[in-house]
Amino acid sequence: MPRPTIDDVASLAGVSIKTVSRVVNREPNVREVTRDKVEKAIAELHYSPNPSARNLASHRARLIVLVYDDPGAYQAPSAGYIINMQQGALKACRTAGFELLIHPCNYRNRNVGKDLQELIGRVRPAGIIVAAPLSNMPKIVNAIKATKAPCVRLSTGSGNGKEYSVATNDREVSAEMTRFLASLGHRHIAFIKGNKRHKAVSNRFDGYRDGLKQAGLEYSESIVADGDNSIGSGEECAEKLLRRPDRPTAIFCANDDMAAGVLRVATRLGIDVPGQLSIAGCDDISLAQQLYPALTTIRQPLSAMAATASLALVDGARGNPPKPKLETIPGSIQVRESTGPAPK
Amino acid sequence: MPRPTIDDVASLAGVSIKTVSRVVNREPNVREVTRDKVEKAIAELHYSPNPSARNLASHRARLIVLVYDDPGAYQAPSAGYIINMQQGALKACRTAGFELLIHPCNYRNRNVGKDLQELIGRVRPAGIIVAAPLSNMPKIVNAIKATKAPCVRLSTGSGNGKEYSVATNDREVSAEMTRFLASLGHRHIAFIKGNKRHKAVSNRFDGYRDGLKQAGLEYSESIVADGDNSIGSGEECAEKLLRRPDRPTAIFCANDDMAAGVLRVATRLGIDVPGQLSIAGCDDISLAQQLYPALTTIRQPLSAMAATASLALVDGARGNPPKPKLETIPGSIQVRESTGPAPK
DNA sequence: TTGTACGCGTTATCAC
DNA sequence: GTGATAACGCGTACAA
Repeated sequence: MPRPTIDDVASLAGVSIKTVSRVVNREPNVREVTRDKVEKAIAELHYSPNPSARNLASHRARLIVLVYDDPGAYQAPSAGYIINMQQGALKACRTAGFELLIHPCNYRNRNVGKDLQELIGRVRPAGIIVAAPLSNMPKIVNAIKATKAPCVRLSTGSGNGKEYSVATNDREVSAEMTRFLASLGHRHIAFIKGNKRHKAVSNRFDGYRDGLKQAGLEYSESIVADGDNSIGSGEECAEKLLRRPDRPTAIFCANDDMAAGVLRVATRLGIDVPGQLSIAGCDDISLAQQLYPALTTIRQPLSAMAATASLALVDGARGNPPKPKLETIPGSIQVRESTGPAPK
Repeated sequence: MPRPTIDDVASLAGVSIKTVSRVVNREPNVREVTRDKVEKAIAELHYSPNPSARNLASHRARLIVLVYDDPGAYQAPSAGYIINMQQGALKACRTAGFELLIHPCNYRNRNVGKDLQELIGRVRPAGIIVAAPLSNMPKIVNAIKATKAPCVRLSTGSGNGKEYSVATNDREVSAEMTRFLASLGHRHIAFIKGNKRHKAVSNRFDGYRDGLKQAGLEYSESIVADGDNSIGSGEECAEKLLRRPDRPTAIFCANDDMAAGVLRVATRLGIDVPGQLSIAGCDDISLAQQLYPALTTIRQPLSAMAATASLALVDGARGNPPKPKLETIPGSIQVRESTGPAPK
């Protein structure tokens, strides 16, 4: 038995297909009784519209593309980061009846822009979500904008007032984490910076300085190190920092991977965590809980951010484009085992 | 400027649209010269077929659905596991001009079967890939089979000779790992079993026993523990195992998460790894390399498996369904820091 | 408020 | 080998 079509529904309900279409698409100008009749027919036949036919007729697919940096590549965000975003986007898409297409891509590749445009031209998605750090790269962003397809960028670091984008309050919550460390008695709090192309990550450094000031502590460039978001760079920075005569008693890292690197070095050097050294990260990737001791970190609401972005795109496809603004979803501190009172 | 259509190509090449269609779909019965003309026109116009129109007319989408257990749920496989599969499937899909739809689902949910059928009916994918442990659950598998959509199951544990499926040589490579541990001088090699619903995981236990026999070691039920694939269960089993008077000098776990749990307990108990205890896992999820010491494990070729499954589905959509067989892709041992010579 | 008729860009069935 | 022409299932001016 073939799937029921809109015609089947129409004849069963005794109306025209246009009316069915109106009901299905929640358009106005349908009488209550008519709507009920149609909905009953839909239920009876288990009708659901054919997406291909819809797309063909409307020139737009009920589909959202999630673009992010390829985890197979160098310096890529970790798997948990991606899975979280996917989850959020999927959840929002499902309740809206949209599908999610994932599109990891390597920004080091010459053809990323062209590939992206080709994809967009082919599938005609209702919208595109671009994750950090891709969301801050002109090459990527401009290529997408050229297609005129609706696009929401994640964690761009700062809004420009001209478009809708979604971010978290990195700076504020990083300041909060710094104050938290200070409240534990730490006075030498080091910081490991992350990838500079990732603006949201550099916001965390600003937050660190804010927190220092708020806690009445002095900023010292000598206990700030330059990482690149990878575990390896976390190890390198840790070795440098921990070899100093005035060794910091706490290290705050711009992401969890680097914090994991610091933890590795501490374990190797026989430095007790959190007894002699407190470590804090950012992102709350699943690794954070799997380490021993489990990492104190900042939970970035990636899932909620992706869901919010998806929703905005879905609404846009339905004729309600979001107002230009930077939507901020607050992160929160997760205190676990890697932080404790400062040693005497 | 709107996208070129098949009509544009046809008129530019001076042929009918049916001929263009033949060329695009690589059908026979087209003269060499005609084909060239058409291909030139296609190149000149940068033409690419509209997927929605194709799907509508052919009743099938150029799309593959990847179904796996929801990572948000209890006992779920880790993020790295999923990302790996996605990567493999995506790679194969891209070169074939197909898209990948991801569909995490929670098998504990009452409606998984119905939801799956609804999805399949809606998008009409060219095929479906079902990952373990879902691939071994009748509820899921039967629901998909009822739709008649082509389906390839991953890691079903054993082939039934009636269908095409893809797996790895869990048993053989687990035996190899056991022999490897034995070759390091270990004579008390414990094993932590995994989720029983995951057949491929239980194959590893069989491999363990094979390896023991091959190494001339005796099997003892007393140093085998029952885990459930989670980190927590790894910890529980480890505490039991490590408290025994005849403490094992090596613990081989049916997956990496449980091995991570064992490592946590060892660290907590002050047992040196690998000096006093060797630990080995299975799967080579990214966590394995991030731990300290990094985990010796078995690399499961998930990416290659997913790619192979995708390819089979794509071929099937093109009229070349794969022969019924269990396609086996070999795994390999990754020796890292968590294993070493047995203590005296 | 509701319906008619056409178009969307393919594939597929025939006839030539 | 090649080409009209009818589906495919839905959206949408436009008419009623």
